[in-house]
Amino acid sequence: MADEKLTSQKENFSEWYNQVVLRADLADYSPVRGCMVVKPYGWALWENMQSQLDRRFKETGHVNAAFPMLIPKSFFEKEKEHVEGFSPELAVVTVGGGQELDEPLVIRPTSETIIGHMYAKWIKSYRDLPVLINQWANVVRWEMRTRLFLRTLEFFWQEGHTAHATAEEAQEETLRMLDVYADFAINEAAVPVIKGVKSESEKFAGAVNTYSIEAMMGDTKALQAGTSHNLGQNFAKAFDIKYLDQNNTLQYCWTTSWGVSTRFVGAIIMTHGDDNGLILPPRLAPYQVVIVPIYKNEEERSKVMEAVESVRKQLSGFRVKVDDRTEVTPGFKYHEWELRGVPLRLEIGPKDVEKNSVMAARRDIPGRAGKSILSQDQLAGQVQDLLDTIQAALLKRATDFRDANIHDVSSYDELKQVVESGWANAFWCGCADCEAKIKEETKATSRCQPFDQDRSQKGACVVCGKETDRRTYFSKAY
RNA sequence: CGGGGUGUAGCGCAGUUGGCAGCGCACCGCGUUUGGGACGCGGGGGUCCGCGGUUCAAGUCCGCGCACCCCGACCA
Repeated sequence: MADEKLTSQKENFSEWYNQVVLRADLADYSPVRGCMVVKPYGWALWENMQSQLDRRFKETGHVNAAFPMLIPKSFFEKEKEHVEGFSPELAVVTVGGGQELDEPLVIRPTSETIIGHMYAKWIKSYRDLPVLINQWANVVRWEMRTRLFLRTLEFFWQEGHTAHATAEEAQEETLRMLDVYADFAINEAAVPVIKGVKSESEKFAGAVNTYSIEAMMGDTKALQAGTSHNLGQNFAKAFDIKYLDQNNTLQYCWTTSWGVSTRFVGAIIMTHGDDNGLILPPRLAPYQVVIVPIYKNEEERSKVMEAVESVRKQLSGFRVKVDDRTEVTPGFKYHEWELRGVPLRLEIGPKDVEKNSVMAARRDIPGRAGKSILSQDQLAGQVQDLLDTIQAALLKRATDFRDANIHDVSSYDELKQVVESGWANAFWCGCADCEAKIKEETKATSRCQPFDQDRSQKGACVVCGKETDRRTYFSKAY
């Protein structure tokens, strides 16, 4: 596997990305164009992400359920914007059991329609509200161009779907889940994200408002890492989701939906990775620690392996891999586990047995500078400290990189220049024409209008000059 | 769907004028190695993308398909 140098990020970021995904053994191409096989190492990473997200969903009152993958095609014709948004990318089943179907079935691209249909059946009274359901599922969207994890025909995600009695509650829920995503991204994945509102043209098909967390990748392009939609009463009206309020009056519900997908794996790869490969944040890494034993002969081997065993026992509270392969040398293992992003490597050889020590190597600091000698006594505490340090260092590095590549711009020329290698923070009037012009001429799109901004300042829209108090990020994006 | 490219061993590729299908890595066996990508010897593995044609003879020439990759429009 790991027999050659990786293409460097500087040379060709996108080639670097592809090579890392394949060589780190996260995923592989499938026989079907645009689909991917998530391999055990990649899936283990996803499972850790899932459990951190799922814990947060439960803590905020949500429960999991499973809705079917096949949805009657007619459901996609009920909400006008939703139809327009999704019809070009639907996969449709027309034959079942050798018979032409009376009504074609769509393989879900997202589940607002089928869930809306069921909610209409389940919700009768204000006492039934709110309904707070999440599902972990796979969905299919017939994309033109695909890339492993970032955009595949089939992908895995969670989609939360909630129904509320009031507009205020739905809005609160929408923002609560955006906060959950940001908290996960920052504190688990060490991916600094910016929360904000999507523009009219970038919002979800059928939503009143779409909010997102936006992340900056290592090549300064943006990646939408999670979204939360306030659907207003659009789907409630299309699917007849109604309840009787305290005054015995029939009301439409207010609904939301929100999702994070396996795309986030791509965000982790492109936020932290370097020219030696993947760097995984300790809190999500499938293996937090890899132990590489070193010995020359049978006598050394038995002593070293004894120490390795005792270290492994001390570290039972961590996700540890002991690489006891005999067919490859320690140096080979160092390179391989660096490529695969394990945050901390412990080397144990004859010298360590003698001195009751282990050599620790941090993945985030290459070479000698990242190495330190630990005592075998009270190792768990030292390892925990190192992992915490690495987690914090990754977040800081990514945050510094992001901030260094976001520039306030005050003119259109400046914006054009900035989006070639970073994000532009610009006053924008919010109109579709100005946005379209930027996209047309620079290939940069509006990412979000960040919550965190000083609205007392006014300025001129970088395109048309109209006065506004709103700044928006523009950049090239995945 | 437009533009470009590629299909030969698991992967990366070479294959001249049409004349026994090869190389590197990976894999298997044995031995020596092992603190930053080890080495020697031996070995296994092929529908040359598919179909049709030309020819004594096709990986190679001709025709028609198909698939995948890259660049655009579309998207989480």
